[in-house]
Amino acid sequence: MVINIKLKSTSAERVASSLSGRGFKTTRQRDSIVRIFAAAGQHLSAEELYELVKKAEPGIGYATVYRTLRLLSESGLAHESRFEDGFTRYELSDSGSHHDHIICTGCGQIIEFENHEIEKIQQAIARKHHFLVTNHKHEIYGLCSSCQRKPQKE
Amino acid sequence: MVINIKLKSTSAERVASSLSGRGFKTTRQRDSIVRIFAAAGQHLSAEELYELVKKAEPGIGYATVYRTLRLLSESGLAHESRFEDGFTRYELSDSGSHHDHIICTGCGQIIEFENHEIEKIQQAIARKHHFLVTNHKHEIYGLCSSCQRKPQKE
DNA sequence: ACAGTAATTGAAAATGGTTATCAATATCAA
DNA sequence: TTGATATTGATAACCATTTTCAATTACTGT
Ligand SMILES: [Mn+2]
Ligand SMILES: [Mn+2]
Ligand SMILES: [Zn+2]
Ligand SMILES: [Zn+2]
Repeated sequence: MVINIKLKSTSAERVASSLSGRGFKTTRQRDSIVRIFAAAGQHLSAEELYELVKKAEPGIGYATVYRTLRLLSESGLAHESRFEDGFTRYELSDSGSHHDHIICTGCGQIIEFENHEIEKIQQAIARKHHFLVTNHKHEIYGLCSSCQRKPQKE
Repeated sequence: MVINIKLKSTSAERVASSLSGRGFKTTRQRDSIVRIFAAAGQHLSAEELYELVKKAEPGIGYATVYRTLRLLSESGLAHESRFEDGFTRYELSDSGSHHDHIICTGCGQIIEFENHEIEKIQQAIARKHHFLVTNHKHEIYGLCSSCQRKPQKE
């Protein structure tokens, strides 16, 4: 009888091993940042992540968080978005899956969507203009159901 | 016999009268900025417009160009976009017509497109998530036909 | 385990696009 | 023309992000 132990690697572990596989050094700071980033959910700004990491790693430097986020982004392990709130937000990239965003301008809530039909039309439009598409950004701004009920800032 | 003289008001004139109609004062600087903006074509950055205006109005201040662009934007007379080149770009708004953009990352060329089908799907997606859409941004990045042939920056 | 070397770190300064401040000047209604 | 108010230009401030640099740390080979 074979005991099948499934070793499910977490996002944090995948990212960490991917980094060391690319020749980057493993450091306590980097590990903390990646682990907390993976656990915290999506669309974090550098500042937000810095605040979270500081709890586990009080001496962490601001620059280190920025540097790590940029490193992840340039390595393709994270994806950055600039919505309309003034700073860059990051999310770990689920391999191969692209998605776009609906953003509530009332509470900041972000919903993700994928639509194959839109992507197809998009390709057709690009082709008509003889463009080779490398990436795109499709953001829908509005109010979520709960913010539609609340009074808006005057 | 009636001689029909068609008084076609230019974009610049429409914007200027719209501003004074809203109670803003008419100034030489504002007039120059609007006139040159209207004549220069689309998607200008504040810096680019400043450089153009300086030729006609050598004493113009940087802040005045920024202020006027913001004024136009807040009055709905201009529309601002933040593409991925780091600064805000403006274009005079053709009343009522929305469009999105295809941007060449090689040469900066910007092509505009409208697609009713995409807008419809977008609304359906928002409705499914109980969102009230206020605006959206759809940008396609890639290489134009001419930049596909040229060697890329390494 | 140890040394050598190159990468990484944290603090602080720098950067760069944009906005605020403020005294001087210009606009416009009365 | 006058006077209240808006606008201007120079400059400083703002603020997210990047750079700098000396000190520390991680890895490679021994
Ligand atoms: Mn997302
Ligand atoms: Mn446009
Ligand atoms: Zn909301
Ligand atoms: Zn091009």
